[in-house]
Amino acid sequence: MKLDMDQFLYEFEKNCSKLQKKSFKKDEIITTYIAKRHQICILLSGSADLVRYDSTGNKTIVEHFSKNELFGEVFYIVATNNELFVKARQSCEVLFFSYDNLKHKCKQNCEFHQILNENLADLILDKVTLLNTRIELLTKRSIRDKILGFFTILSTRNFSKTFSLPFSLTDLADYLSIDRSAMMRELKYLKDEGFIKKNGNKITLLYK
Amino acid sequence: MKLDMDQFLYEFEKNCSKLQKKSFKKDEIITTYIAKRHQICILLSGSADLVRYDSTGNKTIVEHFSKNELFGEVFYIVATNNELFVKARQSCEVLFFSYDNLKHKCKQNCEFHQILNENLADLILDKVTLLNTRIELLTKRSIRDKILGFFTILSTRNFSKTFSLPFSLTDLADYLSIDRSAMMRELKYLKDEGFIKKNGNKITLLYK
DNA sequence: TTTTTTCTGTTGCATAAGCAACAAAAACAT
DNA sequence: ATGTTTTTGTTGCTTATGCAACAGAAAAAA
Repeated sequence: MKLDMDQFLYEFEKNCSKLQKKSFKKDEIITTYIAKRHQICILLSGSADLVRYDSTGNKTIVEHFSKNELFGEVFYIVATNNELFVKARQSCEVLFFSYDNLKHKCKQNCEFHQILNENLADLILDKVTLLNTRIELLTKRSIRDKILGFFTILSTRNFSKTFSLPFSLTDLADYLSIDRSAMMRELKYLKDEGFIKKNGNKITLLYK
Repeated sequence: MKLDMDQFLYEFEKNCSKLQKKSFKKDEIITTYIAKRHQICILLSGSADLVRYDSTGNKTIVEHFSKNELFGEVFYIVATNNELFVKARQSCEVLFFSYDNLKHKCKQNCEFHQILNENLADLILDKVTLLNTRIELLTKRSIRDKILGFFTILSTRNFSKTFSLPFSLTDLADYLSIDRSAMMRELKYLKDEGFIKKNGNKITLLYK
């Protein structure tokens, strides 16, 4: 059975005390990735960013999360001494639980743990797909290839040569890990050379 | 219970007919990522590469796999029209099964499916960690930061300022998605400026 | 409304990093 | 042992891309 998150949550709220649901306002810290042993979070509504401060104090937005995405320390056991935390972009609702707990202790007790457990692999798989997609784009060697790779994916998903960007150009540059102004310049070249058309956040692919 | 892969396989080989185990010689194609609906593979021994040929015919090694790593079409539902396949680097043993099958059909039937199913989330989580690590490195903006980031991770894992590289410098450049000669140049600078020491594939960090 | 903040768009300049090409060393195969 | 392939190491040249700095548009807040 495929997990219907909304349905699940409705049932969960009435019955289960082990999982925690919390609300956050814009800019509040949802969780840090230090010493929260095997915590998993599901973003139920709103959006949030995974933010890193490295040893020199530079801030990076590592990931953006939106509805039904997973995050938490389990996913990010990277051996660096950076500060990592998740911060709300807008008002958020978040479901917290312990992965270890879910897997080993509460199995027999709670029906909702059961359902979640059964569907956890699916949820994580979605995440793997997102990560693989990003790696596919990041490994492209030029800004042009990164942009076109991203546009191709959006176009295919939309069954259309025309689509709108899911986030701002500033965020896109960040997602592709390139300089924003360099990206804007490349976008201009792509327009001038007739590869794409763009007005507002609507893009149309003109090739192939 | 944590999955002991070797123990599991020993039992599996005697008892279960649903999962398939196959052997491959160097350079043989293990699987393609087209129309193998929801296939998962576990590499039991040897090593293999995920190879991509894009529309212009360029070859890229997308991922390297080694013992106990997962791969397969489930993980890589990216909307591009590239050819993707996994090729043995050396002699390999690979376990094949269908994710859908595992989750929905064989649950009650086979004890070994059970065990595998219970531990699948863990195995996938390991993969998520690997992917996150790679993204962390790929998003760094300079070759220097990528190299030092990678070295820091190895150093931390090894509990030592000295460690050996897990693969060749050629492969490292590929993993970090940078030009090999540019990487060699940067390594030289790092040596000259006293950040690292290097002989053979042994690296020592000299800072902090 | 007005003010403030964020996002978009553009450009000049400097340089990091890609590319090409080669030779020596090491690893592998015959 | 000898040839073959892969890896390492290096360097000159070129350019793609990062950086800084700015102004106008759009969005958010007051």
